[in-house]
Amino acid sequence: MVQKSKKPPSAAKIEAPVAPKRRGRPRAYEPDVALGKALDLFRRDGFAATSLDDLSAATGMNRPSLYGAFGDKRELYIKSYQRYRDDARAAMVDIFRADAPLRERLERIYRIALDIYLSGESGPRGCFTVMTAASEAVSDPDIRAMVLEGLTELDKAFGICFRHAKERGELPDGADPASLAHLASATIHTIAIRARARVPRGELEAIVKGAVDVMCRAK
Amino acid sequence: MVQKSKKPPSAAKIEAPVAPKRRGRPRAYEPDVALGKALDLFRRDGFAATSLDDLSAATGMNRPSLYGAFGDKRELYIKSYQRYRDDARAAMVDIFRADAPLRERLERIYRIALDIYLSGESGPRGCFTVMTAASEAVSDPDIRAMVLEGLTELDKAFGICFRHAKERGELPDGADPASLAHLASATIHTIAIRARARVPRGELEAIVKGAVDVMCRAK
DNA sequence: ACTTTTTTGTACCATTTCGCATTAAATTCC
DNA sequence: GGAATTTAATGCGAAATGGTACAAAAAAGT
Repeated sequence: MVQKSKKPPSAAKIEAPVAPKRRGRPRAYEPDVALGKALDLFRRDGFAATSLDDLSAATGMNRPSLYGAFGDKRELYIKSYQRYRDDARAAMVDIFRADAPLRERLERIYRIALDIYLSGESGPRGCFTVMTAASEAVSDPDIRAMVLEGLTELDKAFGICFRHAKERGELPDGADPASLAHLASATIHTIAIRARARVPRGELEAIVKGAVDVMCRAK
Repeated sequence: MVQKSKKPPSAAKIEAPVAPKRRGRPRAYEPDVALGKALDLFRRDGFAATSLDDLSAATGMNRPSLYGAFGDKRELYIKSYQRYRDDARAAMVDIFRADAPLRERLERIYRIALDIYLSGESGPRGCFTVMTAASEAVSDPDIRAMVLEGLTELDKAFGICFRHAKERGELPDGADPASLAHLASATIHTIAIRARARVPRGELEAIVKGAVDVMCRAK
């Protein structure tokens, strides 16, 4: 397998420290940006509707190079999804860790989520997990495992938020952090779906605001 | 267009009243059950991954018959989705109309939803809207319109529920029916997604229970 | 300069895909 | 029984698909 000077899989902004001194013909592409392009395509069209020709055109790599660098189509899909999850996690982890009031933390999380779901030149891109990975999850055990992992990861992160808030007295005693966490995740999911149907950002923000209100005052 | 004695598009259980007296060779299939099979396939695999051969095999109709009866692949997809929505609406409309306490109505709705999402021989089938239609919605305006319609229809139905409950004093004065409706829809959506990842029914029911608790006690 | 190594680029193959043209079958009307 | 009409069945064809073989190219090592 070709796996030598593997750069950090996500960030993609670190200059090659010195001369990598690779032996053969140098690559005409940067694996990280290529994977980003592939990710965009898969996210927009799903697995089946994205052809290797599309991927080749978008990444600038011809098919044999694609194959050599990332494996076959399914492997490329999985790597794209992995990359997506890494990026999404990186964008949210600071906020989840931050020591701020519950409402503020939720608002910031949802703002990030909306940014992720609504960006994209050819329309809103939605959430990879919700839109295409969940569809593949029925038939593909590996993808299913990743989806499950992503779902529970989000549940847990929200769960910590709410438990923390409850300890601080920001929530009434009767509040159940686990249920609230599921509702918070559900709000993420509903937003992802609606974004895909081109519901404008303002409406999505209104939905978020209403949900946050309920979750913060929850008894 | 071939559109003469169009039977009721959904129910499919009404015996042909008398002799329909069709002129040529009789059909070897029943359009309604064939559409049901097509629906199953599209729902499981999505638009792109479902081939006309698959559809032909599942419906028992060969391709030209399929084409003649339902139009091309996209039209068949749209008709399948329409059928799905009709069925889902039919399964829920009674409960939405029923005059029962809020909690009971919600519980019944979610039970139906779980039945729909979890049935299927080759794994849980999830929700057509959430799983495949929302993906097509970005690029296909017609499908997008249907998805939007479905989303707002559900929001509205839940909205009526909560407004009704509030009038009856089942909810505190500060409760906002619209926000609660969005949360109720979001719970539908999160369940559909998790079902697709094969989360067992027990867990989904627990999530529903927690959500219903929050929504019923909501201030 | 020559070999080695790694990547690129072209071309190809087998298969699948969608859609349709054409022929054969089954039924009603005359 | 024969014409008309509607459907079924076979199969074709052009295009697209995923994947790969093979030679040319570009770099480093010797």
